[in-house]
Order: sequence, then C-alpha cells, then structure tokens
Amino acid sequence: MEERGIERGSPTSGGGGASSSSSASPTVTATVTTSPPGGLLDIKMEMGVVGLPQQMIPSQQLQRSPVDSELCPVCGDKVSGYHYGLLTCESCKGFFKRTVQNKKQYQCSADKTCTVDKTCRKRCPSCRFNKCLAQGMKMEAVREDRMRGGRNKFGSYYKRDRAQRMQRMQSRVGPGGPLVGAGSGTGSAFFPTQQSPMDAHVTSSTHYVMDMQQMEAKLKSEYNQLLQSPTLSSSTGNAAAAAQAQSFVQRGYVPNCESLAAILGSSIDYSYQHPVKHEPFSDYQDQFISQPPLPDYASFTPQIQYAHMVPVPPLSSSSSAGSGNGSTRSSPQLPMCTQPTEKTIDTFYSKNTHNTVVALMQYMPNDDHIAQRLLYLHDRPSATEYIMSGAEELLNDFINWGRESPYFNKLSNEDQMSLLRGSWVTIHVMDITFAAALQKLPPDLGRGGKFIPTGLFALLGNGKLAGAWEAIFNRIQLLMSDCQLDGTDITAMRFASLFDDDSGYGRSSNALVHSVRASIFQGWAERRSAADHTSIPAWGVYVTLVQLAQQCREYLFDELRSGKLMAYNLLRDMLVMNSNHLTTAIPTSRPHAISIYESELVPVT
DNA sequence: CTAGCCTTGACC
DNA sequence: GGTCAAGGCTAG
Repeated sequence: MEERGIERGSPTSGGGGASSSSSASPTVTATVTTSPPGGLLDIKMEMGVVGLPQQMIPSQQLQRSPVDSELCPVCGDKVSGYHYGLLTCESCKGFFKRTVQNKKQYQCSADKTCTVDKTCRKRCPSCRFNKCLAQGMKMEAVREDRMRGGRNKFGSYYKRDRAQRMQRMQSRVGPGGPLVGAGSGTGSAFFPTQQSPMDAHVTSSTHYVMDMQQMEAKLKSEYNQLLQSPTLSSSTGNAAAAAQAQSFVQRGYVPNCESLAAILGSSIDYSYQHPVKHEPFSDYQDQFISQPPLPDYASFTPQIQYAHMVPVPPLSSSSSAGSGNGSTRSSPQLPMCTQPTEKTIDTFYSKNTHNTVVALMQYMPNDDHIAQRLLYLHDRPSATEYIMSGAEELLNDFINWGRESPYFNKLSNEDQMSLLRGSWVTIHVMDITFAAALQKLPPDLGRGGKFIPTGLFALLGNGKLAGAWEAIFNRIQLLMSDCQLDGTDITAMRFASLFDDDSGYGRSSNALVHSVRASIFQGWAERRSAADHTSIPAWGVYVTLVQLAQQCREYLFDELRSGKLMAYNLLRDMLVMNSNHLTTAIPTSRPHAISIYESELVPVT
C-alpha cells in the first residue's frame, strides 16, 4: 500500500500558512574555482560517494511520503495528491480542470510574471495557468469524455514516481543524520542542515563553496522541483509510447515526445496549449503580443526589470506574421490582475523596443531549468547513458522553447525542423557551458555516486574536446567578470544559433530566417556599441562554441553509427538530415556556416 | 469563478 | 475492499 497520510476531508484547509510558491528560486552563492589538473573536465566516475547507508536513515524518514509535507508548486497551498500529472493542491486541481475542460483563454494584463501564491492565486488566472503548465500539469490528463473514476494512463507513472521520490528523499538524508529541526529554524525534516549531497560533489580538482543557509534554501527549492517534475520516459521507445505521443499530438498537447516531427506537428492546436484571452488593447496589434509567456530571464540581467509584454519589433512588414493564434474567446473576461500593465513598463524598454536582442530576452528560458534537469537525472548504469538521457531531457525543453519563440513559430514545420536539428547541439553546448559559468551547475553532475564532469555533459560525452572546452569556459568566466558577456550576449547567441539556416541542416533559404538572424546580429552589435557583431567581445565565444558543437555533433554521429544511441529516439531523430527517417548519412565535412566563421574567429586564450 | 467536499471506478 | 485520481456538485 502506498502511504499518503493526508487529511482527505480538508486537503487545503488548516493550517498553517502556505509558504511562498516554489517558483521563487533562491539566489545561490557559489564559487567555482577551476583549477589546473583536469579542472571541470577531470573525467571520473566515482562510485559510492553520495550513497548513504540505509541504516543511517531514520525509520520515520523512510515512512514519510512526499505528499505529507509538500506544498503545491503552483500556489504553495497544501498538496492533496497527484492531479493531472503533478502533486498539487485541491484548488489548483480544480482550476486546471475548469480551464482545460472549458477551453478557457486568459491573458495577463501585467507583465506575465504575476505572483501566484495561496493568497493571490485568484488574481491572475493567466499566470496561474501558465505556472500550472510550467510546473508540469498535463492537459491530456483532463478527460475529454469526462468519465469519472478509474485510473488514467499516468497511474503506473505516479506509482513509480512516488517510489523514486521516496528513494531520493532517503538519499538526501545527511550522513550521520540529524535532520533538521535541530538548529535551523527554517529547516524541514527533509533537509539536512549539516551536509548536503552537493557537498559530495567537491572533488580534489575543484572547490565548490556554498553558504549553508543558502544551500538549504536551494535544496528545498530543488527538492520541490524534484517532487514536481514528472518526466515521463523520454528515453525508452515502444509502440504504446508512440501511440500515446500521437494521441497527444492529435489533441494539441506536447508531451515528452520521441519524434521532432510529432512534437512540431502538435503546433496545429497551438492556441489550446496557450490559452489567450484577448483584451481590447488599443495600442497593440496581435502580432506584437502574440507570443506565449516564458519565465523571466532577469537574473542574467538584473538591471532589467520589465522584460515582458514588450512588442517584438517587426522585422519587415511582410515577414512579421499574422494575427496571433486566431482563437476565439470562449469565456468571459476574468478579473484583471492589479499589477502594472504593459503601458507602464520600464523606460528601459521604451527606449529599446526596437532592439531585437533586447526584445528577445523575454523569450529566454528560465536560467534554472538546466540545473533542474541535470541535477536530478535518474540513476544510470554508464556515463554515456547519463549524458544522453540528460541531453534528451534538455532537448525536449529546447524544442518546446523553439516552437514558442517569436518568428520561429511563423515558419513551416519543415523549416522549424531544419532549424531545430541544425541548432540543438550548439544550444546544448551553450546552455550547459553558460549555466556552469553562471554557477548554476556544480562542476560535476550525476546521481547515485557517479560523477561526470559538467563539461563532459556540455560536450555530449566527447572527452577529446575537454581542453578546448575548458579554455572557452575560462574565457567566458573572464568576459563575465569584465561585464563583457551577460544575458544580452547569451540571448543573442541562442537566437542566432536557432535562426542559423546555414548550419548544414537547413533546406532552401528562408527570407524570414535570414532577416531575423541579421536583426539579431544588428541588435547585438548595438547593445554592445560595436561596429558590427564580429567586433563584440563575446563573438569569439560564439564562434568557438559553434565549432565545438559541430565536433560534438560529429561525435554523436559516430555514437549513432556504433549503435550506442538506440535508446534515445528523439536524440537520434535530431541527428537526421532532411528526413523524418533515421539515416546513417553522416556529414563528412563541416557545414558551410562554420567556414564563414573561421575567418572571423577570435582566438580564445 | 473558486475551492472544498463528494462520487465514481480501474487498479491493486 | 482499499486506494486514489479522475469528474461533479455547490456554497460562497
């Protein structure tokens, strides 16, 4: 029997003030010092470092279920059980059900970053629903036929997930055990005060220091994320999963999918995934506010406060696309949230709305998402499987990010697939490298006592590039410390990579893609007050990362050819050139895009 | 519309 | 028969 221990009578009543929502990720003060021998790429697989002897885990701890003490990741209220794929409270369950069943469409009248907690969750249904989705609630778990009772297809997943969480909770108990309560006024029974598993990541070649109080807060946040990040298997392929994916696609839902074409195909019903209740804004055309909300990226650029609801400047009258999603309003207007509207946005943006890079910053993914994915990979038998499963998790995020990106979602599916296939390795390398440089990731990743250097994750396992990666990593850190590389540059690099239709995977040139890319480079140069983009201090970083990524891709082709990627359908699909079917065609030379960069390569020291 | 409580029914 | 995640009902 599975323990739950919740009061079924009043799941959300009582007590105790819900704490703030889990979306508030604590600032982490960490210092990564890369030191000579090996540095972050000191390749190793250490066994048994984190693993904790069972006898050291208090028996009470073993019996507690996550549901007992967890808070709803959407609003912070008390969790009442799994609902639509996620541990949530009763009210968010009901809200999500009503929204999906009634196909409600909301729009935030502020900056799409409204606080959603127990006290103000009613205020902005748009942000609440987006947070539900962002935290992992599944629209397809709401039954179309409204049949009551029974079990859904997530049943076995819930069970497995619950077991895994219990296991993780056990592995989080610190050595020798005193679990909180003693000492820290803010601790919970699930978080150690003395030592965390993260400490075990310290190796002889690296020094990873974190203030213990902040570490505790981070662990809490991470643990909440852990509890609330159901990841349906993305690395095992079978007919049932394929059928399920197809079913989701038909319904307009994007699960962790194993086929790029299937994922992109789901854009057919895009409006349903991102319900938008249009408001009668007089000053904005649909195409200026047509993009779905994404978490803010402010932590990379703390001076920027309001990056949302800023009209993305049209690149040309013909290329800027259409009239939103064309969905019709199916519900009455909901209460406006009381936060500032787009008409009161910061003057910074009023002066910069014509800079494409600045405008695109609002579409960057949450800068914690890499850590959320990679810090909690399930135990894997080998380093390769760790890296590939991590890559595939990030790949899912990347595809979903891409398809929601401005301009990109105006392209045909075929163009989108070409661009995604052409850019995902580059963006994978960038994401992990920048996350490491920003100290969002520790020097080593892994679980169950196995440690894999973060750089090796970035390189998709291509250890031969370790030295080159370490060099560019150090270069990035240097530029960051000199304020010559920040969120602006990262935004520009990410989107420039996405819109690189010359990466060897693109089909015929697309004018919009060219236009966007040119606009990105122009905006990037303007932001850096450079004559052109190749004069930007971080340009060399971009070029080098593109080159590294290309070699990583070739390495993956070799892995593919040797049959090592059989379990990773999506990853394999992304290596396919100009076809929806897996092929062993492997490029023998680097794509043209690289060659044009080479002449502009800024040496990395 | 919200959210607390109730009913249902497949799965164990 | 118990569990628990669906949908339903309804006071506020």
